[in-house]
Amino acid sequence: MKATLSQIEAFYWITRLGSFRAAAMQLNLTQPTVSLRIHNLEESLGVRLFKRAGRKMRLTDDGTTLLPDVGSMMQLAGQISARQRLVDPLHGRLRLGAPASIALGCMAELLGTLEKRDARFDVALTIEKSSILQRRLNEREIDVAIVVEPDVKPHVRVAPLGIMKHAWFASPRLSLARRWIGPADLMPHQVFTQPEPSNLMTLVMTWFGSAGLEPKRLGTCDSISVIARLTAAGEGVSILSPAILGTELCLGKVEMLKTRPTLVRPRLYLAYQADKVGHGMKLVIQAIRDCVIGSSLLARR
Amino acid sequence: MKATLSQIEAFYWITRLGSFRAAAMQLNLTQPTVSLRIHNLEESLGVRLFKRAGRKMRLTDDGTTLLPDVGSMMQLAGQISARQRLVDPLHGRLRLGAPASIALGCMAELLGTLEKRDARFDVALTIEKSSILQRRLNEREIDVAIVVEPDVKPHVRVAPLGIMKHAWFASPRLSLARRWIGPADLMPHQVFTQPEPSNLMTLVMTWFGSAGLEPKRLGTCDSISVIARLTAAGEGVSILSPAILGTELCLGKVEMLKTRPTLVRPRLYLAYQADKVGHGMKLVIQAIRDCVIGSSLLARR
DNA sequence: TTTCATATATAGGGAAATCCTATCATTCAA
DNA sequence: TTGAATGATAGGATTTCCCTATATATGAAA
Repeated sequence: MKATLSQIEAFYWITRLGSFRAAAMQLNLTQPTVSLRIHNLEESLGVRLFKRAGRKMRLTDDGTTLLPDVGSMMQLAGQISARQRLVDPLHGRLRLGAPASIALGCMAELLGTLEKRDARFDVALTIEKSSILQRRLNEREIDVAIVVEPDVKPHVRVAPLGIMKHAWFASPRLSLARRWIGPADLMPHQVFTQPEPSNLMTLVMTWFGSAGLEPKRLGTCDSISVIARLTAAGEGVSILSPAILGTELCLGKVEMLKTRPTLVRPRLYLAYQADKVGHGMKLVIQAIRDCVIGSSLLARR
Repeated sequence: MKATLSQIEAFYWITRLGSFRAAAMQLNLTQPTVSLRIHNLEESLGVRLFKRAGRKMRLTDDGTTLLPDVGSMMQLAGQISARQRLVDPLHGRLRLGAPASIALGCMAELLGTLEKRDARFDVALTIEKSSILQRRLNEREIDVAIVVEPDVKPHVRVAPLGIMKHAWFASPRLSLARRWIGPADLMPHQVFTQPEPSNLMTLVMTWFGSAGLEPKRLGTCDSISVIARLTAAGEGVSILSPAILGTELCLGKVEMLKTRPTLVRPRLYLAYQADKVGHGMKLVIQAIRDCVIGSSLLARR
């Protein structure tokens, strides 16, 4: 077996921080994993590196001998992987925007994915409606954003992500899920959606309009998650993305309605500053793609 | 993703040897694997390191920039893993002994295993009968040997490996495999074994002796593999280890006989110089254990 | 040009390593 | 003696890694 960088890295941090646990924290690993790495390193070098001293570990002579070389190695490794960061326009801070409907469905996963792929940023999140995000992109106040049907200046590049999935949802107490539902069937119910101008409102009005109707009781709320809560509580019906109702759907607190006509399906896009494209941006874009596709935000093509 | 030592190593050897292929050879890998390592390295650094130049690859500017650091890194890695070799009593050369019956069954695998575990030695093989190996161990002319029932000086350490499996074998043309065979049944046949003193001869004589008989036609040959060949050719019957007849058994050129009484089963031991124990020796011992157990030399306990 | 030889890329499946959770063992301090 | 802190170990799930087979691209030879 051969020594690997991750083993050496574990050794380095243990000696710097004084304990296996602390090294594990530093490396975003668990303590057993660090133990294992050291075990394997000792195995491959054929030398014991630590000995127990009370409840701490102390370096053996062989371990101490190794120390300077390990230090140089970590420094070199740092140099090698840090080099491109100097020229990466997106270094340090990532200003990321998304509409609430998207953010609720996949933002947690997205941040986790970036972390896991060692794309560390100080993230500045902007959760706003697409129209506002678009304006802030145009004014270069955001690096990347997920938006619906954008119309942006030339310095902002746009790439399609897919077609969003939406549906009408209602509490099972309203007993609406068993049969096909049309605009006339929802007329007696309180409808919740976001205030104008918003994609959700457009969706609602278009759907009712297709039957020449308008919803009779139309409530608005600018927070998607509050709309979801109200719907689950049986206070009304709403158009939402299934992705943000994962828990409620599993628990049976809301039901997806089978509606006719079908809802218009808005297109989802990725928009980003052209002059910030570099390694960091590519990582972010790929992570967003993976997470959006991995979520249930999109209609299967 | 993070750069790993193996990626850097691949990069290093490509630049030194001028092609992916040559680097793959050097590293005992296949060319696609080297391609993949470079691909991942480029991915994790966010930089292209090679560009096509005709059917060769040429370093990009970014690749060239990386070169000195990679060189230092390889040198450090070499230092770190070479350090313990200076104090390892078993460095460079491994004088290894085994009886032919064992060597035929597992020596090829053993050398492969050592290679795979990065335990590189100039191997000096001694294929001799156990009694001779034992003498050469006592005279410190061999570092490690696999032997049967050893009796050695104190500077040679001994550890049990298991109980050897043996059986009578014959060509199917002799039609001996269908029923239980006793000493009387083999009396009319030519028996091949090794000349005195040898474990095989003892096995043969003990087996016949248990019925108060002696083989009538007893041929001897000091090469186990020749005995195997003669047996497969139908020239006689012999006691052998199934491990060295793998191919012939598969092809149906020899058959294992069901014999009564059961053959005596000799114990197999590992013997090695006590003053050569270090990391290298431990690797060798473990490799021998793994290979002997992995072969069909031993009776299942 | 066509064909062959050389060099790298890609796909996919199987083997091996890696890592995590849960649990245990030891030490030290309250 | 108990509780808190530190490592070790076991088992299982995931991920990575590497190989075979095949495709692509280039240059040389027929």
